[in-house]
Amino acid sequence: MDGQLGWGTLDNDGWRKGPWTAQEDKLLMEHVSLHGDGKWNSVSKLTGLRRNGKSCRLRWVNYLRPDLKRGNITPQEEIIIQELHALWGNRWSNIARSLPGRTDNEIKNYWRTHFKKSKPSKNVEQARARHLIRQRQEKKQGQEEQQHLHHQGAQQQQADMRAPMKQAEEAAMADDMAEMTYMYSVSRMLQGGGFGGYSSDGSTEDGSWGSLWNLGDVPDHLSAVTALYGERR
DNA sequence: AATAATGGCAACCGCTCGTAC
DNA sequence: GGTACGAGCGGTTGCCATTAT
Repeated sequence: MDGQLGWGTLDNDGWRKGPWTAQEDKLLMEHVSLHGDGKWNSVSKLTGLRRNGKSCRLRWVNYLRPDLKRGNITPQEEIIIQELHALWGNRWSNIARSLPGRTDNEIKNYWRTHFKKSKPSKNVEQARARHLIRQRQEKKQGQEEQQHLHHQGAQQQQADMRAPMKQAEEAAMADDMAEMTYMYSVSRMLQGGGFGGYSSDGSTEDGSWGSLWNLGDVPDHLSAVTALYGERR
């Protein structure tokens, strides 16, 4: 990477780079316990730590945070990762939010080492295609409803507003999808052995993701997970 | 036993986005 | 409206440990 710099040395601005020492970890943890996380660029001033803000943030988020879950990715988590990746692609931070205690970096590394080499399975491709089709249908439906609701005289105004509204719709839709996917995954876990029928590429043994991606099924699971989902928030 | 290849993970980089001024 | 800055994100790199030859 920084070839000539090597690890554990100072860069041109005097910042330390490379692996963190126990002493540095201690300083950073003390800083966060006193001032909270955020304002990472002030860490060096307040603690004397010769690390830049980005480095401090990364160390905290990926390694020092007390709520981190250490240890191997479980099969359940693996399934969730696969499903959410099929849905969102490389949106690691989004995926990480559905896996409490796991970091985006951890998930990203896991994906790269475990799944990247193999081509996306046909099932994953199908799942993604179904999702995109449905998303497009819903978007179209939403736009039609808006057109119906608005008076003709407001059409010009509406055209002006369309871009930001579209963004808001997409954001809301993404949130909904996140919730549905998370709840569905949890519901399958709660069913116990619900993952047993899944092969390593995340598809079912009979080769279909069928019900998972038939989102019409999702509401059937909602009541089963509502309580747990509520606690999560 | 020595060396090469591979896997896993921590850390850095460049970019984008949001916000304050 | 433009700019600067902080924070966050995804991609990439490098080191170390393990496994294969």
